[in-house]
Amino acid sequence: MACWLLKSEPDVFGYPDLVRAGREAWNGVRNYQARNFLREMQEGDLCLFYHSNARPSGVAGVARVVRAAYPDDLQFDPASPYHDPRSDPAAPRWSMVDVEAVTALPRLVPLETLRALPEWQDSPLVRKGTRLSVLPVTPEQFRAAVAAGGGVPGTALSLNPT
DNA sequence: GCCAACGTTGGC
DNA sequence: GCCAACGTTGGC
Repeated sequence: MACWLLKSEPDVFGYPDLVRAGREAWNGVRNYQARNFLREMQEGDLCLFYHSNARPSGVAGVARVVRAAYPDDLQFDPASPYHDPRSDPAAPRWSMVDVEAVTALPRLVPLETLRALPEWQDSPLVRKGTRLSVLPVTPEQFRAAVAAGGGVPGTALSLNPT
């Protein structure tokens, strides 16, 4: 099983919104590198749900991939800000996955905390200038983040992502 | 709101 | 294929 990090602006769609929705299509990703990661995701993969552009920014919860990549519907919707008139319906340019809420972390893990974790030193997330909205994390990074957020062994928070 | 960093676009 | 201009991201 692989692990990922998904960024979302909580003012637009935060972890509580995912909890409310239960399940959500992760659409609107319009960056090729991020899209390629979406396409690698498998059903059952776990994701850290990261609040960006927040005070503070950080990991708010855990989500799970419940449907592997399929064409992003918004690319063909002229009314959507994510509409891409150059995307060919026969070979859609953009993909999305479906995710569901697993659990909120007892404590948000601020970016500053992630920066201080040894496991996270090599992550693109903590590198200056990285704007990827979907990125892979190692099982060690996943566990360290969950632990920093107060994840408790024996619960869903200790899911062993290996 | 500022601004650094980066990706994309389009003229040539 | 180069590269300047532009738009966007996202921390602060």
